[in-house]
Amino acid sequence: MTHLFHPARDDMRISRVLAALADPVRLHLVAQVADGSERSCAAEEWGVQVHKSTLSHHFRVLREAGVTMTRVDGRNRWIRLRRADLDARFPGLLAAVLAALPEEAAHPQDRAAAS
Amino acid sequence: MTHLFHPARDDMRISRVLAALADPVRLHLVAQVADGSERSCAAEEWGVQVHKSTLSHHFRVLREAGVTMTRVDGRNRWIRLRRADLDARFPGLLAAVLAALPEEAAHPQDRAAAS
DNA sequence: CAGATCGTTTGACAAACATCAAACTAAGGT
DNA sequence: ACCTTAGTTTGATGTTTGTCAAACGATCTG
Repeated sequence: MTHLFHPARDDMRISRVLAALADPVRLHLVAQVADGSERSCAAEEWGVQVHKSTLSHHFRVLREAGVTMTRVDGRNRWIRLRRADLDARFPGLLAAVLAALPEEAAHPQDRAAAS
Repeated sequence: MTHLFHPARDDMRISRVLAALADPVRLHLVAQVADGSERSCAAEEWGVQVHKSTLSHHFRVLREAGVTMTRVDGRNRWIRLRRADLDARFPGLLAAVLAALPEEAAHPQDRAAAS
């Protein structure tokens, strides 16, 4: 598959972007490239304790939602934030989420709820 | 149950809030009270085609995430946005999401993905 | 109290999701 | 050619989620 799907800026859907961001692991991944840097898919580069196929899955969710851009280069893939597109399409969203991340990182991962 | 759980402002978690907002139905509900108004839980008041128990479930998710406040008054419950708390805790988040809602509403609800 | 109203809770069910492991594809390197 | 490296795809598994329906609880009204 040499063609990776990326939604056009105008095809991004807010509910989809929110769903992509509503996962602690993916939120952590986004934080790693928040500075505009690029990173390969190697698990060591992201400081996360999941299997590489799981990581691959998360990158796909982020990419298909329009949050990240995946560039193919030889046998590596380089991932970066689509900050300009996100800022144009949903002004303020990314900034608000990124601002909340340091605090989020302090918590252990939890998917459970209290009543 | 006379005590409904509402997270304190500082206990709100961004991943939880994002998860609460990452649903087309709940996004629609939030849009209805975006102007600061209060609304009872009656399905007719929200213009949504789900069973009342489903609606009750969504209100709980929103409340437990800290997005909405539910006030009990006799046999009615009045729901409103916790805008001040959200703005204080996650500045810009709500505004960014609300700004994207009119466009979101134009689309049919979809939870499925394309490859 | 009896009945109606408003909403929650519980149970059931299918779809979606996060995860891992193993198989696979593609691109280098030797 | 062969082996390694980088990442995806597929299958399996357990969890979570959205939904409805039916039962329940609580409050108001006659």
